[in-house]
Amino acid sequence: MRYSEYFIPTLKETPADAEVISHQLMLRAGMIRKLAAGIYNYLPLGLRSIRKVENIVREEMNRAGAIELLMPMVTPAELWQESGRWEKYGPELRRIKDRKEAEFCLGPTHEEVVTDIVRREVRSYRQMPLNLYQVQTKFRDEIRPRFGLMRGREFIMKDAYSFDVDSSAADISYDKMYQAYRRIFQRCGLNFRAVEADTGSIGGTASHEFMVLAESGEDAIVSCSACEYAANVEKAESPVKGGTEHAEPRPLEKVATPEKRTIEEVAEFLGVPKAAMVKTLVLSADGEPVVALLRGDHDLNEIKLQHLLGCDTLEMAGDEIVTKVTGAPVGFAGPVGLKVKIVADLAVQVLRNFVTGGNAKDLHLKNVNLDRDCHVGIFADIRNVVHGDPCPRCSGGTLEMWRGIEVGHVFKLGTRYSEALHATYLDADGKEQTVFMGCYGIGIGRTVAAAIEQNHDDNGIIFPLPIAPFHCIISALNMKEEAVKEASETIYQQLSEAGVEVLLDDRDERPGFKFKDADLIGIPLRIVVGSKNLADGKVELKERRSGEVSLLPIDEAVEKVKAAVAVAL
RNA sequence: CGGGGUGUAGCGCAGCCUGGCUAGCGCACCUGCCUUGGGAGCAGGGGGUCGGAGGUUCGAAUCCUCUCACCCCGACCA
Repeated sequence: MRYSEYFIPTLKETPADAEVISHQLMLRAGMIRKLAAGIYNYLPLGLRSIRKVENIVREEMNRAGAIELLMPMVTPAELWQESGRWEKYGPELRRIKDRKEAEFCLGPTHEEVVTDIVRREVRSYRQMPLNLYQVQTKFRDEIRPRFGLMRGREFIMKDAYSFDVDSSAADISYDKMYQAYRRIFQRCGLNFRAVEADTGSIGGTASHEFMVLAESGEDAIVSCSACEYAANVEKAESPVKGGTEHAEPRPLEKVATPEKRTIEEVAEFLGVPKAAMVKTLVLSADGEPVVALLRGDHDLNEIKLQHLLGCDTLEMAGDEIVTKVTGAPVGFAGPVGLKVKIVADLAVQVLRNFVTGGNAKDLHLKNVNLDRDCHVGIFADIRNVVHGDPCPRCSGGTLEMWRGIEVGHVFKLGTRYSEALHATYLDADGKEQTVFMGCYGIGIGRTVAAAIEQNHDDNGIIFPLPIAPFHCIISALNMKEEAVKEASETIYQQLSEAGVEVLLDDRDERPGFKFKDADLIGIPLRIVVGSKNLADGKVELKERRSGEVSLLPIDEAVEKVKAAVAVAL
């Protein structure tokens, strides 16, 4: 490809509305352009990287026995009504009507559609295991799209669905996908962790997320310092340290705390550690008020609490509800004397003589003891783990916290969808059985963005070669000089014929300009053809990542590039 | 959806508070000269319904009302 005939609109300045580095660099490198909030044009360079990831995904999916198909982006409401998700999915599911007023939605995922295919066509246990996948554009009307391709509303996703005769067969399919995912992200050159995860709105019995480690990641994950345990904080557990404190209960004491509302303020005012306080949170579960009790230095894990309560919605209550439940303005809530359901975290269960709000303005209570002073309905793990918590799986290990970008997610679905949609088969005994399913997603665009988050420097992107839009760029410093032109063309020919993807920068620009662009768009290998070195029959080969430069005869440079590409792929 | 903010040339911004002359600057773009190893220089040039609608006023980018879009924080989510 000749740069002068190609289309790479690079930007010298950083667009103001790009927050994270991958977004900035993809814009600057001319890979993407925004069309609307969370909706992007993929320009040629960006598309090439996307295609690279897609192809790696396809190769590994095929190797793992999955079969590609393509389902429509627009899907009829009936299927979603059958599974119950037409109601359950929030406004994220973009519902649309056709000219006859018939209802459809833009596919945010395809469990319903693929299950419909299978229930129609699969009748016998002999037809399984079956794993169908597609690479499709999805649409989810995200509340707040951001970070470029990391959280778009429209995005490209590979989604696979496995169908098996029973739970243990489904486990085998799941494991195959898990292994395939490991290979995919390794081949993409990513530093990632597979972590245990919550199943969210997809539902199911078990799941792992594949997280690319990056400061800008939207998810918090933990891993054990000693064993293999790793989990999303949404899911991560930690055993309670030590036993119950055996301190003698002291008499309850009221203490005035004028205008001290937050845990920090009260702890400082009373001179007690945050861990000796209990925070009282008022929530609304499907509209019913619920109170959650947590140690002062801990945070509520809403997902754990939601699972525990079995409710569809859970949100922090507004000021009016707090006032109604506690009889006090926000900031002075406590468990003593409350009439509503109270859930306390396990770490609270072992506390004695702690500080809480007094359910009256400017009042807190000291020496509160749960069994004596209030009625807790349930004790359960409802908090987020914190750095340094003990590992739930091994003795001695402690949990470390990281930020991660979720690029892949695998689920064991069980029979949730197959039951709702009646996907059944006849077993060897001629008995009707329900199909066991799994589903497996990879965000393609997000994977490219995550790779850039992990691979860049001040000058721009540093693409891992397997997903780079081009393997090699030839910077011809002055195409007007016959010798430079000739040598550049020769190198271009030889590399292209060898299957190396080459971009020949034949533009009439100054050298510095070409170098800056080459660095920005992140091509892993660069050959510089300049008249001075060419006089000695040599060209310069520079590796983008290491910055390593070598002066070589033309033939040798070509051979080195060929070899480097062969090794990396 | 709640809170905050921004819309002025392709991009980045100034001007707005305190209304007034032809609406500016840098980059980019076009022409010419010059230059060619890290985003050069000189000269000339093109490009704006100041997001949109309405209002106040002799006069609106500037003040008021409504509206749209986008961004940030929060809740939400593979």
